[in-house]
Amino acid sequence: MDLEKSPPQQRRRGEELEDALLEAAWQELELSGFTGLTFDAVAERAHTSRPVLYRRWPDKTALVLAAIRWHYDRDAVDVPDTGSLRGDLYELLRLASDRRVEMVVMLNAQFAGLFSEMSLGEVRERLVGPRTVWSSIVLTRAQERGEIDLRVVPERVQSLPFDLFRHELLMTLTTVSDEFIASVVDEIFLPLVDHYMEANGDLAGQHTRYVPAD
Amino acid sequence: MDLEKSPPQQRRRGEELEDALLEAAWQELELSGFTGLTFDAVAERAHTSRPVLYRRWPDKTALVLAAIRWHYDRDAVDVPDTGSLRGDLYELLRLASDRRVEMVVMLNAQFAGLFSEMSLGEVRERLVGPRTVWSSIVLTRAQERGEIDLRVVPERVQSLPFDLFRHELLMTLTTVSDEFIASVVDEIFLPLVDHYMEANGDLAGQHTRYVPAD
DNA sequence: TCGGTTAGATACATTCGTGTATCTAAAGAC
DNA sequence: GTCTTTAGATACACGAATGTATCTAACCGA
Repeated sequence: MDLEKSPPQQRRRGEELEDALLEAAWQELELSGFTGLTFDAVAERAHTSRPVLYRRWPDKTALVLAAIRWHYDRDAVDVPDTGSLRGDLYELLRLASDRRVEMVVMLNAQFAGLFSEMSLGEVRERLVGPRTVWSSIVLTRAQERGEIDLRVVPERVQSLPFDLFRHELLMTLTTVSDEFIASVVDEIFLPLVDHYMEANGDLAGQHTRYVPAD
Repeated sequence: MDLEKSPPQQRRRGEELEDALLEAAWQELELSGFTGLTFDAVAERAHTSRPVLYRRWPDKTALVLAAIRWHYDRDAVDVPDTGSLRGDLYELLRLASDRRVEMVVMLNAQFAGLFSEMSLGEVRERLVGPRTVWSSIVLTRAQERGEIDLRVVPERVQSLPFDLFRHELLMTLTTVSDEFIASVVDEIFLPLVDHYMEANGDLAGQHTRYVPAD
């Protein structure tokens, strides 16, 4: 046999090709990080050659930026709606744990110096943006149910679950455990919410019932 | 003038030389990060040549590891003792903000793939170790003063100030503001401490007096 | 003062990624 | 069916960094 692999003999064009290129670039990002990514590797993964890439993106940062934006654009999550703030947060954080690669890629790019090309604002936007949106949906629903009053709970407290989640992810670079999620929600976040609700004379202690009795 | 710079005509040896090399390596780490660091640049910064470096460290990761360990070994901080938990935390976090470069270097190295050479455990040790020690000194003192009972305050709460600090640093890569420190200590940490102290019937609300009246 | 060690300078081969140029043949428009 | 576009293959020049080899002279101990 000297026909090791039959040539596909089919050429992709337009959007189909471009999607394949960007998907390959994203996968390389996951695998090798920003610094490790090369045009060579991306081309090979996409079963094409470097010139095809260079015709579209002049250099690595342009390619990576395009790949990131492309990936985030098809990032649609339906935010869980379990009927309680606590349940929603549990689900949301588990969901974020499954999607942790995205965040690792962004953090990696951030450190590799992408932020010198991309505006620091945009990096931050991609980094915290989606999670902040998810979080605010959940919090708004909870407010409608009367579980929380966003006017009395400080912003830093509101963003706390995902801030701690992001930190944990950075420290371990692997799946975030259920134990961690439980601790953040029940030992830290909900007690604080109650603290601020009580201080305002509202619905005192409605969450603290979830704190493990020890 | 063709004597642009007079040759030092003095050769360093032993520890003096080695310190200069590692100091140069650390500075390059701060400046260019793990990926950007080159033997060339380190040699030039140390006013010597590459072979001098190669005689000691076979490759970049070895050099960087040595530089990190060397730097951390001379990392001595006297932990503030202001007489109150709140005061100590404020000082400690400001102090950590001044020393933020160290942490950025470690985070950078972590992402650049140093963790494949260094054990993940050691990375984490260097990353969170020193701050955890500082923090526990402050907490222990506070316990001796009766301000906190470390048996009733969950560990995740105890480590919260520096966890949030680390996260903030990662997100901004610049100085951590006093506003942030105040928010973490007064809006998040101390209320939680009070919450757990109250639940235990101890010294109720002794910290909450610090929460801004709004 | 002599002699072994090694700092520091210089040169070199090598490797790896970049970015461009050139050619062919497949895809799609008319 | 013809024509224009461009995917995909291949080759090349270039630069940057690596790691080694070689030489000299400064250093330090005996």
